[in-house]
Amino acid sequence: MIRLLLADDQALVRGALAALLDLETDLEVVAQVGRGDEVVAAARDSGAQVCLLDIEMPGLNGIDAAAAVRRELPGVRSLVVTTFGRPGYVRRAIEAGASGFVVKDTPARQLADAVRRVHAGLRAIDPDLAAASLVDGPSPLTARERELLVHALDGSPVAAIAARVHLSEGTVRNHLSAAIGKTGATTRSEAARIAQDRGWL
Amino acid sequence: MIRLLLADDQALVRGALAALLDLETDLEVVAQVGRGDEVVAAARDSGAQVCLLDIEMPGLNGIDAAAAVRRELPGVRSLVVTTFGRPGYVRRAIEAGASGFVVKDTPARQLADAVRRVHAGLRAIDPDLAAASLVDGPSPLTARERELLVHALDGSPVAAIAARVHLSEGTVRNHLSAAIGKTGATTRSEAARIAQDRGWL
DNA sequence: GGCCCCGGATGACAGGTGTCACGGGCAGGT
DNA sequence: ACCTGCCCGTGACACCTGTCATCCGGGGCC
Repeated sequence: MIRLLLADDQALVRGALAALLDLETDLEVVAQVGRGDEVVAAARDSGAQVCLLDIEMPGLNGIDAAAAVRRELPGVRSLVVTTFGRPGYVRRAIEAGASGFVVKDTPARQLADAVRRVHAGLRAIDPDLAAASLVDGPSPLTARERELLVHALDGSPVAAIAARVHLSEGTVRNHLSAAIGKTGATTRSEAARIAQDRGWL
Repeated sequence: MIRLLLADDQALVRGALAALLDLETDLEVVAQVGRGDEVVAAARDSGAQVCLLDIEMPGLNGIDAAAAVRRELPGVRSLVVTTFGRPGYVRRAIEAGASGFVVKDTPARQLADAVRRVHAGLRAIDPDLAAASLVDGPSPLTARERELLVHALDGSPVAAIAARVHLSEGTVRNHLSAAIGKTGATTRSEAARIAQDRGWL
């Protein structure tokens, strides 16, 4: 019997996944949480062997949660399940110590198999995404550029971004100009969108 | 036995919801589709009585799909299930003829009850969202403003938007300026974000 | 030490953006 | 016939934005 922890911020999806996985005779959902920062404690208390982690979660995202599980509970394996198949996400998830990466539009029957593979010490990574993350290469962005792009995601004016990060307006424009160049964009909004699509943020 | 159709573009979520609802002894999932434009045909072929429709779907969104079901299959009721609890979505879903509106972070056990209520001819609408959609009021945007905001969502320059919709650059700026005023924003990006949050797009 | 990259900042310039005033045209009401 | 609202367009103006050159300081690294 494989003991599972589910982490997803949408209660309906979490409950539905639990129902789906409990149908398998060799799987058992022993814990459910809706926040990333509750994963480690719940996994320890429930004695979970595999954690299914959504990326988009309040408190702590799924990738950082996988890293925390790796650090705090070395015997427990993580399987990241996410809506967005962004190449950079795969890279970061694997670097964080996750054993698997599955997008939410894979067929439902394959999820249980992915769980079994991860529990057996194998990897379960979407092959298309693995390939895409290789051709893209790692993020070329510096820490500052990354930070400023996050703030530029919603289309804020440069002045607002500068105020939020306590930087000169000109400095913000310089960093964003660099990011625009590296992403091949022509606007900071476009650069932010591209970086987000690749999982660089 | 209530016959259900599930429409959600994420196969994993779709399959998981099917597993969840099939656990109920009085419910039966008789059809699953991943696109909005397949809903009517699948509902007709399967003899579904209630359709669970996600809003974000390729082909046709869940609200328009509800309208199509209303028009083509008057006896079939629709229940809109979505990730984003945007007030305008509720209004539009009800106007499109949906009988219910549920967000994806409601507890899993309440979903089956919502389905039963809808099947019985009652409404199942998230009370908080219903209240929010009343205080917000209907969208003040004209059709053009709405269209241009959609194109402004990704932060495209005015020139690109103008080219896409075959309008003068000045006209686009005028319409967007009006939209900025109506949303209380200061940038077209911000206006687009606000309008989207309220479900006006 | 010298080199390179990064962070931070300034100044200048071309081009993009938001606002306003104003014009015309077309439908729907009264 | 008149008014109102929406659509489309132009022109002008102040401001914002992206780019470039240039400077300084701090780490790594050979």
